[in-house]
Amino acid sequence: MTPAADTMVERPIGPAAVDAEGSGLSFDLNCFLPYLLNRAGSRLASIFSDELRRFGLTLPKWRVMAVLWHKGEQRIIDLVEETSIEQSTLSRLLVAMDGQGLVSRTRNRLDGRAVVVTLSTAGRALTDQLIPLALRDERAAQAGLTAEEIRLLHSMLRRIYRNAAGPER
Amino acid sequence: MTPAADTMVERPIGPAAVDAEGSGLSFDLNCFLPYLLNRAGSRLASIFSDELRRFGLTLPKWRVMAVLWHKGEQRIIDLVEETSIEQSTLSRLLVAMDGQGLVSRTRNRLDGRAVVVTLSTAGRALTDQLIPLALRDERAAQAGLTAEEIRLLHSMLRRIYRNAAGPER
DNA sequence: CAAAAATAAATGCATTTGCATGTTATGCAT
DNA sequence: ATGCATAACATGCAAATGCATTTATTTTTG
Repeated sequence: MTPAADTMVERPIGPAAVDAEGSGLSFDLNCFLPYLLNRAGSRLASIFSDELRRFGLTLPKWRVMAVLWHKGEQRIIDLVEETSIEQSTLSRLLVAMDGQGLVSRTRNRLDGRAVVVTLSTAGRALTDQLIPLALRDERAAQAGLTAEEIRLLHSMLRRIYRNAAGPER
Repeated sequence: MTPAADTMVERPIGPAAVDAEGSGLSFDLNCFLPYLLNRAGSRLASIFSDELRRFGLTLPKWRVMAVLWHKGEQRIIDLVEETSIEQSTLSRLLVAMDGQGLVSRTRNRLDGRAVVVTLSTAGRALTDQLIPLALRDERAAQAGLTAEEIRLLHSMLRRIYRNAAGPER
């Protein structure tokens, strides 16, 4: 329908676009929380991911290590919850990490179904090395924010996480 | 004023874990911005992803559509920036979306290297349908936050995005 | 203007991912 | 106990992803 300008550069045209059909639909990505959230998260992830590469690690592996470092040995299903990594993906990731000597997997005595994942000594040592780098990147990302703002930010992110129901849906 | 706190953040909450090996390393995931950011982002993504499935869409496809809806036709390289999707992945994703009739790809007249991606009429109509759902989920996620807090949150997320340098590094 | 450097996409290929399903081990009700 | 529903993982397999490289097209240089 749009006359000329097929692949032309309609640049200046207004943002906060309004639907042509007359529904008056308004949608500004720059004010859309999921967008802002993922954009910021992706960048942070990308940066640290680059640093991890020379340690023979990937972001998912680091996430697993960080959780185990912080919370101690966990069942795979718990790690799924903590890391947001899909179960089958995590299952195989852990086999690889076990092969790398980063973690060990043992069948739970009390519940024969569960596998308990533990950070190995080497894994812990490596995590000890990585944490300072992670914290440095975090500080860089937070530059310009006051301690009070950062606290509020954390609080809001936790709140959003809770609002987005976990189990059901 | 700051007590002997190296990389500490001293949240009111929990006594951030302390390494047993005596390194004194402290690291609390629950106060680690990248973790909180990705955790919240993953959940929101997961929720909307489920809704998208019955439209034959995926999250990456929705992101492309949302950007095109909001900013108009874009080159692939620009979409890489806007969506945080890797270039080769995006290249192939767009072929698929073209096949679905969601977008059209045309060689740029002014620069023979670039491909200009445009949201098709059908793609726009579908996006019009999706936007209300996306906004509904966003509102649900923000429940309990004041308008002022949300504004600050957006501002901080944009700041973090900028702090995490884009191209160089 | 020719050659070199840089851009924008597309492609090859190995790896990772995710959904559906299979396997084994518990929990529960009868 | 026995049988059935569930829970925790593992696996098969197709699709998605990412890195390195290639191809085509500007831009920049000498």
